[in-house]
Formats: sequence, structure tokens, C-alpha cells
Amino acid sequence: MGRQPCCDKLGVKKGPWTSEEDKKLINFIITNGQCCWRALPKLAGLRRCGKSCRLRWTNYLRPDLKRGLLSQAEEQLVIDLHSRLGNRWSKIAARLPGRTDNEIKNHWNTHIKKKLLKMGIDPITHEPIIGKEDQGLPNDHDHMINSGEAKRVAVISASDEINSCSPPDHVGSGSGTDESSHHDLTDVHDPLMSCLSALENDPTSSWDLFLVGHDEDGSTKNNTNMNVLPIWDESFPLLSDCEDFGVHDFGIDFFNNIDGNMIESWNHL
DNA sequence: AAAGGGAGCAACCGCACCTTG
DNA sequence: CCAAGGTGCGGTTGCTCCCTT
Repeated sequence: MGRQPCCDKLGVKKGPWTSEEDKKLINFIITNGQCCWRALPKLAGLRRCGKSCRLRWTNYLRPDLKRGLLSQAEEQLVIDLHSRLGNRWSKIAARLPGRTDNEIKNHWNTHIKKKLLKMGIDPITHEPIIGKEDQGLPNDHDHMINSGEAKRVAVISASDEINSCSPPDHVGSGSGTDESSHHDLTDVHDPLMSCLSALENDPTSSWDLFLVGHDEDGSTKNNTNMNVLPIWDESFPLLSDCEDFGVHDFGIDFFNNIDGNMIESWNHL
């Protein structure tokens, strides 16, 4: 049988996109909306694979994309969601407006993973790594766990809200690796979260600002920045209706509502 | 100032799932 | 119901930039 390749390998350009190609793609999508990706390259006059066009659009050209590093709140949300969803980057990205799965995946692999490892926390299981000396971890990782270094991972005390919007489709995969069941944030037995909760009052952490706020009387409370963590159903009603936050979510209305700022940002490409 | 190495990110690849006829 | 096409997703690669020596 065999599947027909998504595009003719011959004559299809690969590698970095030029600004000229970007403009062609943007112009086509603005004019025509996003139709079938396979046909798009020909129609838009691009010598690119349809897949490549889709990727370029979703990961780079989409007007609603945020630029720059993830904020601490976003990073924390990624950690939290990863603890429950695993490497389902698209699902995680769906909870972070303006961020792409690719971006989050990259950020995870290059930043967050290292941070967690440095803290002696397994980035896969989100459990403390104890007594595993041969994993290339710093020798003092146990010390870091006990000293409050690990606290930087942050505490989600707003777990109820987040749990309330857990995607329904991440359960029952049948693989026996249902992350949601044992990484539920409300579960006090979650080693990562309980570890972090125990450390949350350490005033030395550079992440305190967003982890836990301190009232003037010294009592702790959720930092106001925690409010940045979205209560999706309320704050992002549109997103809560979107299983994925992809290009297909932009209909004709979206393109009718493209404003000057978007065009401006594209002009800077 | 130049070379080497590491980090970060954009893009590609291939598989899996969904849709359609 | 099945086969084939279309799309999405996660893993991986490779290029570029920056820092260190």
C-alpha cells in the first residue's frame, strides 16, 4: 500500500524560510483563509511542502503568538500541566494563549528540564530523585531539595481551578500510564507538589514572587501573580471551547478582524 | 581575535489519528 | 467497513548565536 508523500520531494524547498516566503504565506492566508495545507503551497506560489507551511504559520507567523521567553507564571503552568498531561505539548499549549506546542516543548527541553534536574526532581515523573547517584546530577541535589532550592519549581495552590479544566481526553488511554490519576494536583501524595508545598515559605527563593505572597503581617497567601494562572473557563471562555489552539480555530471571522497591529507585526518580518 | 563548545530555537521527519468516499 | 488522503503531534536534527578559553 504505502502512503503518498505529503508533497513531492522534488523541487520542494527545505530549510529556513525567507521573508519573501513568509509574505507569500501570510498574504495567501489573509486573502483566502487557511484551506487545505497540501494545496496551499501551489496556490500561494510557494515551493514548500504543505506541512512546512502549516508549521511555519502555526509556530511563527500566526498573529496571536506571543514573543519572547515564557514568563514565570507561564513556566509554572507548563510544569504543572506537564505533571498531569505528560509530553502532550499541544494540550499544554492549548492552555497558554499565544504559545505554541513547539515553543513550549523547546522551552521545556532547554530550560525547565534542566532546572528540575538541578533540583533533583525527575522531569518525567515529577518526583524527587533520591539515591540515584549515577544520573549525571549534581552531587548536592539532595541538599538542594532540602534547602529550598527545589522550591523554585513553584507551588500551585490554585490547583482546583486548573483541575476543573482538565481535558477529558487525557484519561483512559489504555496504556496504563494515565498521568492525571497520580499527578492530580489535589493529591497531597504527589511527591513534587508536596515537596514544593513544604518549601513554599522559604523567603530566599527567587521565585517567591510568584509562588507565594507574604502579607505585611508575615502570613503567607497566594501571590497576586498567582492570579495570572488562568481560571480557564472563566477567563478564557473561548479557549475553554477549543480543544486545540491551532490554526483551524481561526475562521473567516478571525481574518475579518485582523487589526492594524497584526499587520504591523507582520510588516516587521 | 579566533576557535571550540554549548545553548537555544526553527524546522523536519515519521507515526498516529481523523475524515471522507 | 475499509482504504486512502489529510492533518496533527511528538521526537529529533541541525543551524545560529553567544560565551568561554
